[in-house]
Amino acid sequence: MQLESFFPYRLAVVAEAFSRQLVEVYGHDHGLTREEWRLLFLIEGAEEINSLELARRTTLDKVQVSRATQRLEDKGLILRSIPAEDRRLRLYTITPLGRSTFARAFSQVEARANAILGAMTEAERAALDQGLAALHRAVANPAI
Amino acid sequence: MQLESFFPYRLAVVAEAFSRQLVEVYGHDHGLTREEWRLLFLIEGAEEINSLELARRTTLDKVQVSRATQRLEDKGLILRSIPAEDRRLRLYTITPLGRSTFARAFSQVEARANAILGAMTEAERAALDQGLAALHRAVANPAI
DNA sequence: GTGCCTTCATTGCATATGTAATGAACCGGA
DNA sequence: TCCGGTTCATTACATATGCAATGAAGGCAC
Repeated sequence: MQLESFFPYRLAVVAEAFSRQLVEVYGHDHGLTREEWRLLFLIEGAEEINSLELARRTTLDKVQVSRATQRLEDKGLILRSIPAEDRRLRLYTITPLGRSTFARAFSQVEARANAILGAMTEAERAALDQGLAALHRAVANPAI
Repeated sequence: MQLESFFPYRLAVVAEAFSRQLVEVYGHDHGLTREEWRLLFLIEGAEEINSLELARRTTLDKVQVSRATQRLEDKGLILRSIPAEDRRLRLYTITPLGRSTFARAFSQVEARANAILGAMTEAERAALDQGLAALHRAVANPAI
C-alpha cells in the first residue's frame, strides 16, 4: 500500500491543506488562532452562550475553551461573565469590536473557501458534501 | 451562518474524528505519534529513502522529520545512515522489528478504517473518494 | 585550492499544548 | 445545616512544537 493512496492519509492531507488556506486568512490577517476563530464564530451567532455549550459545539476541551476565551477577552472581542444561576459556569457575549472583527474575517474566509470550492464542478461539490455527511455518520457509528 | 453547517468546519471535524480513531490504534496500541506512523509507512514501503524525499512525501517539515526519525531509531524501528554521495542527507531503512511493528499496526489501522468506511454504502464511498480527489486538486489550484 | 553562497540536519529557545492537580460551586442525603 | 461526592474553570507542570540560529557539507567562480 502506498501512503499517498491510503484513504485516511488522503483525507488528512486534504483537510490540512484546506485548513491551512483559511488559517492564512483569519490567522495572518486577523490574528486569531483556530480555537479563537471557532469560538468567536459560535459566540457571534448566539445572544449569549455558556462554557459547556461552547465546548460541546466545538469539540474543544474545557482547557482550550478557558484559554482561548481568555485571549479573546484580552483582545476586547468578547465579554465573560458569571451567571447567577450557576456560578461555576461562564457566560460569553460578543463585543461590537468582536462583531466587526468577525464580520470582516468571515467574509474573507468565506471568499477564500469559495475560491477553492469554485474550482470544483457542481457535481464534485455535491459528491463531496454527501460523502462527508456519510463519513460523519460512519465515524460516529462504525460497522462493529 | 451556523458553524456546524459551514463546510470548512465540517471537513475539519470529520477529518479530526476519523484521525482520532486511527491514532487510538497506532498511538495507544503501538506507541507511535502521527509523524512516526507516517514516516514508518514510507520507510517500510521503500528499500531506502532519504530525508528530502520523506519531507516531500509527508508534508512534514525537516525539523519534524529529524525529530521523529530520531525517535524511531531510538525505538529500533529504523536505521539512519549518511550517504557518501551527499553527506548532508540522511538515508533511512527499516529494521526487522520496524517491519513487524508496522505490519501489525497497519493491519489494525486498516481494520479500524474499514470498520468506519464499512458503515457507508458503496455509492457514498465513491462520492467521498471523488469529492476528495476534486478538492485536492482545487486546493492546489483555486479559482483565482 | 580558496572564498562565498546555498542547502542540508540539528539544536536552542520561546511558546503552545495536554494532562493532572486545585479549588470554587453545586447538590443530595443525613 | 453539614458533609461527601460531583461538576465546573483554572492553574501548574511536564512535554511538544514552531521558528530562528548554528554548523556541516556541497557547489561554483575564480
